[in-house]
Amino acid sequence: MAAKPPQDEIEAEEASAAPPLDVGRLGDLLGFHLRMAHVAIYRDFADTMEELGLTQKQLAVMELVAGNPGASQIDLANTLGTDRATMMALVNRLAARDFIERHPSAADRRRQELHLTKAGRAMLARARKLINTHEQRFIDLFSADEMDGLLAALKRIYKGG
Amino acid sequence: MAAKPPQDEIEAEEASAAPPLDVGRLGDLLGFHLRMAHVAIYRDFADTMEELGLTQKQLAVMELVAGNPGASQIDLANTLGTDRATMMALVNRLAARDFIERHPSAADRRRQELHLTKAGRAMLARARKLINTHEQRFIDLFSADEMDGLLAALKRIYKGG
DNA sequence: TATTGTTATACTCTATAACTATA
DNA sequence: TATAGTTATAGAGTATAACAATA
Repeated sequence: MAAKPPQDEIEAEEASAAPPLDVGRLGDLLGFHLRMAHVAIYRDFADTMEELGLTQKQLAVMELVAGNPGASQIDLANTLGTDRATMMALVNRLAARDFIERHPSAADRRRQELHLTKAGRAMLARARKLINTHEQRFIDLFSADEMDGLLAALKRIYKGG
Repeated sequence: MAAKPPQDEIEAEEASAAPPLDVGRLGDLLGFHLRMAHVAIYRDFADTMEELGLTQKQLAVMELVAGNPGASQIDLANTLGTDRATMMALVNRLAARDFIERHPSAADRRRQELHLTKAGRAMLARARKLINTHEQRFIDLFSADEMDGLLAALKRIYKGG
């Protein structure tokens, strides 16, 4: 329902209801195009995952816990670039839905080791299938070389050259 | 304060305080890298504009109004991909700071034509200077050809093929 | 002292729904 | 009917500050 780009540009289709404004200087800003692209994918993700009720960030947390059993909230926060309080709220939502469990660490009793529950693993499996079709929509826009270049560029931005 | 990536990967630097987790399957997702890159630029933007108190979206609205005097909230919402209520809140904040004025349209009295105030134009001029230095940090990461390719790829994502 | 989890607080963003005025 | 603005509401994300327990 969200992205819904005009796949074929029908010339006969006169001025749509949405008059596109002149983006002016915005068009020169990397941040602007990055934000627009992010929003497009974010919405397609949200639409795709609507039936599961999982956001991009919630899925990221579940994938990280799945791949790093026993990770702490601080570990997740550092990896995803948020702070402790934000991650707390995120994990709380997932714990409330019984997807993630907290277990006190024996080695360091300040830490809570995070693990997926059985329900969490089942949800993740369902999510991965939906994600594949979601990703494919965007993969199809590019050749393999183009996609490699795009991913490399994005990594350079957030890993810092 | 935000992005702060390790510019040089010093081998002697032993395990930092932030243990990076295995991103696992996330690393294969375009949406994940796009989100991380967006967050990095978003934070650098926020840090850069802290003294002015302008967000990416607020600046986008001001640039659009500057380039399209008399545009309505609906026009802005359609261009930036949000809905009326979200744009209403955005414009309210800018109007409360006396950067934007609403004037009823003579042609269609349902519409409010938006214009920058004198203070808004002054703020935009200050913002543009700060944005240039912010953008330059990321432009420097790429060659001209690389940047062209990156922008083209991002546009393809949100304009849809 | 520093770190981890936690709680409280607040602001922003986002979206939906419903209402008013106008077309 | 449809559109533009508006208001109310709610959930999610984000960040800061403070505290307790532990290192």
